Amino acid sequence: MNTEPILLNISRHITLNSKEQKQFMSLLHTKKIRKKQFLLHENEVSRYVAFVISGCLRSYSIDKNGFEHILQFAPADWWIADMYSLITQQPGHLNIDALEDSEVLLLPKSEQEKLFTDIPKFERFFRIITEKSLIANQQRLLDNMSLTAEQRYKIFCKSYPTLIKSVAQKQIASYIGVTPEFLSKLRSDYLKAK
Amino acid sequence: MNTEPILLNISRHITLNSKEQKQFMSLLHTKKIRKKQFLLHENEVSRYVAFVISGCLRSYSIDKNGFEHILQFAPADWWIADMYSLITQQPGHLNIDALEDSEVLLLPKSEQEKLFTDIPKFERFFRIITEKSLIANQQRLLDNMSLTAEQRYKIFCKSYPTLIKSVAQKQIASYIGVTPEFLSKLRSDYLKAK
DNA sequence: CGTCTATTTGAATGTACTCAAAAGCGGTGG
DNA sequence: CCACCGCTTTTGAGTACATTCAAATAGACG
Repeated sequence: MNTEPILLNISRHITLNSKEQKQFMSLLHTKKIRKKQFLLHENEVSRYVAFVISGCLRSYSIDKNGFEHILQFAPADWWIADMYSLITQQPGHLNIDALEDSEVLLLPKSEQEKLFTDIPKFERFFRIITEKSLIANQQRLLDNMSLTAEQRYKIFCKSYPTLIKSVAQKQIASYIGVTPEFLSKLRSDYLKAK
Repeated sequence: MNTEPILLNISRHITLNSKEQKQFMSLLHTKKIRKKQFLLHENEVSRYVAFVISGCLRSYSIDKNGFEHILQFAPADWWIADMYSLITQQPGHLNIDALEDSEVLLLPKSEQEKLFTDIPKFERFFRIITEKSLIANQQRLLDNMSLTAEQRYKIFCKSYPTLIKSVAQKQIASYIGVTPEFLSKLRSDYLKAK
């Protein structure tokens, strides 16, 4: 498995010397996750933050009626975790599984904490990517409150053109917050309009 | 103005010695904001993160139809900012104004950045509160996707019992994502059911 | 192939919105 | 201190966006 992508990812926000790079890499576990296999089940305590090397994962919750609601897609070069469970070390409400055969690098929470102290640059790195997640999440929340399903779908298409091609429509419906049937109707209306 | 609350707030996550406390306090500006006055307008570049000493602020966006959507309430002891604008230093989409006469402490972004380098504990502090914001935001997003307006209102009442009493119903409607008229109906149905 | 799941299509329904008007409430000035 | 003004809240009727349930079709995978 080519593990360099994670160093490239990190280098977007902080600069590591080669010793720090080696130290960091030594903390990671590699893992292959086949399609439909789980990295985390709800009610488990999350012990890792994951970086996706290849494939695509998703995090989602299941409501009282059994419907899935996708919080995040994580294709290659993305980080994914159940932040609530990881930080509180309480059982979480999220599931994380693979939408296709995938390879991930796992950073244990305990090692992450040591990193923050040993190499403060890592605290900076995770601060920055957490800030970016927060900004994206806030925008998505406002979009959910102010836009119609059709507008949210169009924004999704623009924002994630790659995912549109590789991810089932059902999954996209679950991300933008509509039923698969309704997304199907939106799309057929949209095509007719042209 | 009593400025100790901010030190108490910070001490929940990091420990500062008295020199660090003084250094930090020297960076802050105090500001009084009367009800309906703005701390930040949309299309401005945000230069401060604010901590609320007294009163209550809110951040919100205005959609194409002129409707407000509240992203955050910030009563005493809360931090508030337009994270997008603050971090990117681009014009933002959020307004921040006061729901009642308020007092805030402002930390300039430039000083915050210096703090991160000079006293890495502050980088830790802001990492932690950003993580907490992210977790709360993710839960709110999932709630918006999976719950009815009535369920969201009940959760709001439980989560923010103080705000229910001090904030106009219209503002709460705008936070949970319904029209004021509909929230009024929800509440009257709820009372009748008893 | 055959099976399982995803997608499409349609009809009936429901949750929440729009528009309108009345009632309530709070602040301000005379 | 009362009267008025503006804004919030309530109430109602009609509407719209999105869901539910059902069934048909299409696609993916072994």
